[in-house]
Amino acid sequence: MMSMNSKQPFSMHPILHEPKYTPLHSSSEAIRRACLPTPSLQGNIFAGFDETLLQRAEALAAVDIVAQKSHPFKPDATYHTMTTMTSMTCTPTSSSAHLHHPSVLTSHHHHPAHHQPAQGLEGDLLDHLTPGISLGGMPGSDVCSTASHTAHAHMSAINHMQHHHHPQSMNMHPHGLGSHSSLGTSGGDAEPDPRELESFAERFKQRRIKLGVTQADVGAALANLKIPGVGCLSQSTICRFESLTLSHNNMVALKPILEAWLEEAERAQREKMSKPEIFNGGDKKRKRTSIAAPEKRSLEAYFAVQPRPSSEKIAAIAEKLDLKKNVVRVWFCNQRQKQKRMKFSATH
DNA sequence: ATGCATGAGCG
DNA sequence: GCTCATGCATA
Repeated sequence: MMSMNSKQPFSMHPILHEPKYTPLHSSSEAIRRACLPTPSLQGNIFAGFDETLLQRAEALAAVDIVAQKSHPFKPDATYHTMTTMTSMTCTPTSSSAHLHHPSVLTSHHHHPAHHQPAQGLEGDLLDHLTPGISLGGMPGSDVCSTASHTAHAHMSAINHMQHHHHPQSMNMHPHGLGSHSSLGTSGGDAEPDPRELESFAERFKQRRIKLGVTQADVGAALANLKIPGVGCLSQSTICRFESLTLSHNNMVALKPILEAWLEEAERAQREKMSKPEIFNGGDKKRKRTSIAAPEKRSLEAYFAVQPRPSSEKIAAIAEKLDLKKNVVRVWFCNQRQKQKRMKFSATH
């Protein structure tokens, strides 16, 4: 056989690459990162000093990281059921094709600007690092070429998000008051209210568990809802939704969808919930790069100094840590993303 | 539950 | 190039 895929337990494959899908971009993020250390070190004039500085930064950042990484937050819920695999809501005989049409969602889009407030030392910080070196393990030792991830499924969720701000850095949009009138339980409209999302996420999890459905089941079952533009979602996403580790926009967009599923599932359950399913399949494996602790630590140190290193710096860092440049680049992207993640009600 | 990755859309 | 939504693989 070729290198096809047949992933999902069900016979659904989210291979839908539409020309364009409308992600949930939105949200005006402007003043998001408020706590960037940006140590104002200076002596980058001396090449010899750079190393010292770097080490200092690393050590400093390391300490800082350890200290704050202990438990910045913990989505930890009160429940931790094993959630066995008792999917029933999702029709085993999944149709097949799912249409996701990327329409909808046309709200404004996003972020206006990035700015590199103060980057002074990082420039030289890495400047002394082998700038034009050859690549350590490049095309040959591709760690992640083991997989044949042919395609991805990217569907967007429909939803109209309004304008909301960043709940994390400066949550100050407690929804003025009872504005919206469409607050039903299935309207499909959502309000950018963190509080509501939070409680919904929790209720959702409880009810989902009651139904004896796993997160993966939910994700797969979404396709059966036949909601235009909505296909299935992964266990990861469902998990993140429940633990509120998604961006606010994402949460808002997914809420109506999951809400719809929940109702449908509960309806189906009382009607009849005895469906044996058989699924199997599986070929295709993607290799996940694993960055070792020491390297990770260095990356964190660099990140503390400069969250947005230039391509050259990334290359330098990659070289120094003996990682592939792309791995480093992606790491920084993910780190930034994490930094921005919603996590409101931090101290509520 | 989370780390690393892909890819669309936008500068 | 980045952000953002999302996923696969894995601890």
